[in-house]
Amino acid sequence: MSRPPHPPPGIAPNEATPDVVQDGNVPSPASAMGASGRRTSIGARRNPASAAAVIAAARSLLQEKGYAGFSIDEVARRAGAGKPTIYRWWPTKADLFIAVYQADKAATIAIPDTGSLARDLRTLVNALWAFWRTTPSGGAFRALIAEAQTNPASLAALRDRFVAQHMCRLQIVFDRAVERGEIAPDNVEALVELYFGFNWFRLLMNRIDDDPDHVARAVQMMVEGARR
Amino acid sequence: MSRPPHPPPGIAPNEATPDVVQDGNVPSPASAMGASGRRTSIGARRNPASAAAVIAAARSLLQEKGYAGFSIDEVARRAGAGKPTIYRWWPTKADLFIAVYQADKAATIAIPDTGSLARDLRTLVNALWAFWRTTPSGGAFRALIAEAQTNPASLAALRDRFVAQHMCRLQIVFDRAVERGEIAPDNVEALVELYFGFNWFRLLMNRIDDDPDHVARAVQMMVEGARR
Amino acid sequence: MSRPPHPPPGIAPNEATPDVVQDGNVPSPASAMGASGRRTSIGARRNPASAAAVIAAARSLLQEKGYAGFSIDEVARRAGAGKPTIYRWWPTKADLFIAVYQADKAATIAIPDTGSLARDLRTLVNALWAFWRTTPSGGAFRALIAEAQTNPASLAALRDRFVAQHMCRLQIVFDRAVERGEIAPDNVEALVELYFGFNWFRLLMNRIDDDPDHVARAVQMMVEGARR
Amino acid sequence: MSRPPHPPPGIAPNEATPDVVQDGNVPSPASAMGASGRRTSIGARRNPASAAAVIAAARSLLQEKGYAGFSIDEVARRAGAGKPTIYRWWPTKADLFIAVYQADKAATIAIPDTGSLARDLRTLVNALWAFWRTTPSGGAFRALIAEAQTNPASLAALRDRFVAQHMCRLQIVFDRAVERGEIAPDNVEALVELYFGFNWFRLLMNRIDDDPDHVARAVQMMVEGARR
DNA sequence: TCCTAAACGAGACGGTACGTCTCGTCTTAGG
DNA sequence: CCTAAGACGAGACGTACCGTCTCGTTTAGGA
Repeated sequence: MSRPPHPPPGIAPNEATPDVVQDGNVPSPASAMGASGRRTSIGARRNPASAAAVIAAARSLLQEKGYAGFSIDEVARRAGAGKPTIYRWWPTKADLFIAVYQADKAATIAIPDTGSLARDLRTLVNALWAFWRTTPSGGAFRALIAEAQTNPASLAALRDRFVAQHMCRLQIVFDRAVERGEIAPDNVEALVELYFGFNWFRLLMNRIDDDPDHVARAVQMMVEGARR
Repeated sequence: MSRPPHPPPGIAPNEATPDVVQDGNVPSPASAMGASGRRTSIGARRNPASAAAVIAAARSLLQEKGYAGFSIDEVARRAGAGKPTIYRWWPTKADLFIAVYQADKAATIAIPDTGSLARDLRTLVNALWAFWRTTPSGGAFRALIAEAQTNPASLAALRDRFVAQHMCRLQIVFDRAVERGEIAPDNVEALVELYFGFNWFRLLMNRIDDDPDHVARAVQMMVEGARR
Repeated sequence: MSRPPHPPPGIAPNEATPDVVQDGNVPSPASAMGASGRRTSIGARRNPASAAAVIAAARSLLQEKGYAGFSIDEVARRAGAGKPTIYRWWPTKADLFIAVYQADKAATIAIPDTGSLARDLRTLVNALWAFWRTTPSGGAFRALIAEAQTNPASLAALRDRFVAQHMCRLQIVFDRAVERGEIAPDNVEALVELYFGFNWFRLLMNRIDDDPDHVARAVQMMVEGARR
Repeated sequence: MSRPPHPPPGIAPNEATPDVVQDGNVPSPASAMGASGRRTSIGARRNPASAAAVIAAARSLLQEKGYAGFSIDEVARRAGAGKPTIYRWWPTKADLFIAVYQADKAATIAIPDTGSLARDLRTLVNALWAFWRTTPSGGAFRALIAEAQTNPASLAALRDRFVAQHMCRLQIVFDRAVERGEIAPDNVEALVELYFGFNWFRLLMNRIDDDPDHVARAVQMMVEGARR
């Protein structure tokens, strides 16, 4: 009688999406549909080709126009998808941004283990900035942060699904450093915030240019400060 | 022959506005206009009452609805002002946000001089967060950052008119610390970035709750790291 | 990929609209929408209820305020319609005026056949002026002519879609007169212009008052002049 | 205490203006002001240079852009005049259009006296159309008619100050024809309407191209019809 | 010689309409 | 029951123009 739940149970957008595009070679909209040029329903379940086409369109749009030129209408147009299809699976722009961001995660930053926290962090920062610069993910993340300022739900998504997850991945680096005695365990929490803040600040100011010396100095300061 | 520059020389929006509302008691729209209820031109020059009414309307709107519910239309409606009047003096939303932010600057954070960089920074952070929490300025600043992601002009305004200016004000604190030998001069630049990043991260995550211990620890880390 | 044509093929505004409202009793905006008070999409095709509501709103607005007080914004407001809906189907004000004019065509002037050109024309002029006086169509037509002075597209619409069409309907009257030998065939073209000019002049001067004797004299002159 | 009367007594716009520009060579805006490039008050009376500049600007604007692109703002801009100066002397757009029209009157159509009404009218129509085609007056008149549809005051101005005046000048032609026995006196009134209607229709449809044969036929019909 | 009056340019003001864009919802027709 | 398609109401966007107002300047003419 009423509208179906949104999203349908068991197909959480943030879980299903990676399955679609995780394979590394993100399908282009053209390749995602059959030869007819018209992609149609495959029955009462999600069409992976549609999801891929939407993600790919959002990716390219973010890369070309940035957050400013991004709109659901344009994504639907490029993807050859209906808007309800998009809203069904990514009820919020934030969800779509997250999906775009995670579509690049396959080629993502490996957690380094160089035996030195400073070296690890330098490696991470440089890899992260290069990732942001060379993929649509930088734009996606800027968009996600901006979007989070307009919508509490988006903020929650950013905080709980994204930052928290990223923090978990970082945790291993800091745990190793604690074990090596490089930093005090009580400082880890604040160190993480400094680390995030530094990266966000640069991203939001559009200053993620490659500047190894400057990065090295900032990292060195963080590590030194957390020593004891 | 052509249209005059926008804004006219000598009446830079970000400079003239504070004069209007800097006196601490921001006039309400109602009080900003005469008894007639209709505010009109005062000749071929800016009407301070209009400027004040627009700023006040933008302030209250930002406070009530946040960045999401903010629109120039609504500001014009509340201020009893015409939209061209707003665009004349604040060509960009960012300009308006900056004006709103700076309207609270009167009650702003005094640069402390406690003889210790850590104490100075703790004082500053706590004052800044309280400022963000208790005035519309927190919302204004979040809005400004978000807006800067949609518009290169806004980003330039944020970077060149705002962050740069704020950095200048901070410089004195760090200069004193350098003179006292607390930190190495070469570290100042990176330290400023860590400081900004930490505050921005908390603001954008809407976590500027009062947590003196945590703040103290982060500040301590920054200072320690910059020592040598 | 690109935006669809505007308007979509097969739904020419000036053809589809009459079907909606031709039934004589123009539905009011209220009756044009369901009980919910909110009119929404009926799928990927034109909603006749919306079209009817827009026409009705434009009619009443023209009747109340005339061409001066007419605006798309106000039409949208009264019709409870979105502006893009109006622009989608009536890209030009002229299109809307034509639609309003033709909405009254149901009660329109029957082509008379009295056996005498002078009697036919007298009947036509009196019926036309009464039509202009007693329906919003007089205002709509004045508006259309005025609009045509501001916009080449509107002028083309007036000339090609309207005057030409009206001339066709008149042709039959003159053809009969030619067959009866009342007028020379070579004079028909100029006679039509005199006839149109006479009516337009009176309408634009707002002097379509009922004055049968005066009309009779003018008609008589035209017919006499075209005799040989 | 209150605003001065508008316009000041004794300087009716439609009377004073011709005096300024009637001399045939309409001064350009540049020549209308002194060498300084800035035209200022010449005391508590009308500045003819300003009036001339405004008329000239309106003329050229109408010629370049037509009624569509005409605005008081643009006239003021081109004339280097203040908007209140314009509104002071031409309270209505219609007044300004009339002034522009009459600025060309110097080179206006001479009343012919060929001894034949048909020849007189042919001469008049051809001269009028040429006048409309080759000067800004055609545009001015179209604008005046269009403007009259938005404003009863403009309509009154068109009817009482303009059409009536023009009719007076024509009267002499018809009076001569009556004296010659070419037409019946009772037909003059209707004949004038046919004559006006024919010209207006062609002007408003932007079809005042030179077509002597067609004009001759229409004129012949009018004269024949008015014979008796 | 001063003073009052009025026109001048300039341009800001509150409005309002423009035509376009995006939003998120809704309904279809077809697989 | 999903899909592409696209219409829908809503309303913000930034611009143009409207007609009014006040400014400070300039000049003329009466006291």
